[in-house]
Amino acid sequence: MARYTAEHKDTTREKIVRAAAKEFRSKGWAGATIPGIMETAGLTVGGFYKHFESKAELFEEMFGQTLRNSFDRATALKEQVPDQDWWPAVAESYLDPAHRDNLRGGCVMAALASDMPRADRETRTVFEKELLRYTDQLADGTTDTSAHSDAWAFQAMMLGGLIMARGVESEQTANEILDACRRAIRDHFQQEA
Amino acid sequence: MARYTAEHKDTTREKIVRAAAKEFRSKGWAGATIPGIMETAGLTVGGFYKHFESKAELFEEMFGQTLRNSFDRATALKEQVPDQDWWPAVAESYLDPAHRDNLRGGCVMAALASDMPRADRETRTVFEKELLRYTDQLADGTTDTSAHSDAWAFQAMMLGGLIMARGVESEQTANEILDACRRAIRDHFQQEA
DNA sequence: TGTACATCAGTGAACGCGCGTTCACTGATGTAC
DNA sequence: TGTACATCAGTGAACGCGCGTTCACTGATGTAC
Repeated sequence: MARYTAEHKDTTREKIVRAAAKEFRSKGWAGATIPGIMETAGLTVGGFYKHFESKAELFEEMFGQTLRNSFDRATALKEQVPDQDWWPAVAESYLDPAHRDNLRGGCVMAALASDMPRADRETRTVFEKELLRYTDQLADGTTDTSAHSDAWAFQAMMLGGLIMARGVESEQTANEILDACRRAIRDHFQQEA
Repeated sequence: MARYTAEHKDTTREKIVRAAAKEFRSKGWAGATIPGIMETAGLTVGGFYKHFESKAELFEEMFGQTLRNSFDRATALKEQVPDQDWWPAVAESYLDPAHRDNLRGGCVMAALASDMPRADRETRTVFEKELLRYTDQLADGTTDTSAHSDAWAFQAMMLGGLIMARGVESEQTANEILDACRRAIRDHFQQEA
């Protein structure tokens, strides 16, 4: 019935979402444009609305999908180190100068977090859902309240540290911030996971 | 020589900066507009360029000034509590639901942090300068490296905690995040200042 | 003191631009027969 | 198998809108004399 198979359309949709992830992270909600995203995806503007109803809908899908991928990658680290080193290992890679310098490809939460209070209900709900899921995993699936509490504090320090390091002008100060947060996580969260 | 005294012009300029602080924090860099800011200040668009060269210049001045005020208020708390309770006291007021709900009037860093990597060099330099000054004060003016390191980690947890709490949809999750960060600060940073 | 003039903070309409979105169209492919 | 037709993902020009910025103007005040 269709010119292309459903699979082809899904592939294009995914191409748009991946292009959007790059554009939104590097330029922000308002700085990223639909013409720009479509160009990055190797397409032209007009086709956009064959895939999404609006810029907001694309943002929501991009945000949820990219956030989930990034949390899943952190969770996967668990298999590669002794249990008590898991959180510090996550912090090592998250609070790394290479990640700091990779705004376009890095953590979508850090790139767009301060726009969340201004986002629509759907996007905020997706954000909360993914955060809760990741926090449960960090707390190792237990319902232990203090493990959950630690998991929140751990995430807060990682997020705040990366955002501050990305915001300051000098690389020296940025490194100082990353070092300080990695150290605090080693000191305070090593045995807790 | 002038129609009004220099003092009058300075007063108007300050009115614009204060209006800009509200508008930028609640709507973000792109969401806040010059017509909107001037209206909030009780003026009309056209006069804006008698005071600032561009939106970016206003942003820079607003950001530096508002950041400094907010850090100074945190520093002033030191006189009101025993030394070892200072950091937790700062955290109590920063990680408070009332502050979380006061985007328009609250911490300018939390409201705009993830736009910093995309800001111009001047703004990032101002951001760094104020952050360094505040960090020195948190570390109590010493050059003790570990006090500075703790001060960075402390700030990172506060910033990340507030931003996450503001981003999630449900108030319950938001409170959980704030509680967790306040608790972690009490547990890990109480004796260090 | 009184008056004519110069100043310039503030006004509000207008400008060009790029945005999100719409729309008439195209043309490669799947389907019907 | 071959062929005419229907489909619809993708194109690219166009739309209205609100933005940052400009500009000719106003009118209350300070200054000169």
